[in-house]
Amino acid sequence: MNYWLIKSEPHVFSFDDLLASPKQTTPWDGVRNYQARNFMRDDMKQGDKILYYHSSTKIPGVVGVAEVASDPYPDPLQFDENSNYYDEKASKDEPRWILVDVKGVEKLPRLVTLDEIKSEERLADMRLVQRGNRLSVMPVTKKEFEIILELANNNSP
DNA sequence: GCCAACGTTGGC
DNA sequence: GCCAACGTTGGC
Repeated sequence: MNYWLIKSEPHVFSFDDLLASPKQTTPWDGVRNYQARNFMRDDMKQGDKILYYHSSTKIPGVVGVAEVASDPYPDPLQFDENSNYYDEKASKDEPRWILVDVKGVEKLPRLVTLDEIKSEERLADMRLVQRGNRLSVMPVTKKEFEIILELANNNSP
């Protein structure tokens, strides 16, 4: 099993929004970065665990656990001329953007903040805290995943 | 709202 | 195929 972290801006689509979705599941559409796409297309498997991260908000951090809930398939928005994510160079025969469905599993007992992650020595190698990182879909190690859950179950730092 | 970092685009 | 210009991300 692989482990991942995905970012979402909570004012656009929060973890609570995910939990409120039908079957707590939504297509992870709108990703328009090749590296992020490749992770979804090539490496994600149903049942993989995901850390759900809120970005561009007052206190960024990991709020919940989700999981991969489908095989990879083409992002329908790339074919929708009215969407911001329309891509005129994509076709049904040769789709350019691939996604998976994401299902909300559980909200963490508390937010594990970016500050906290940065100050946790055992998480120093996380991609999230590497300089200049901007990926919205990235792998994490099993160990990193478990440390985040451990922090979430501890009292506030 | 600023701006550093980095990806993408397009002229050559 | 280089690289300057431009756009986007996302913390602060």
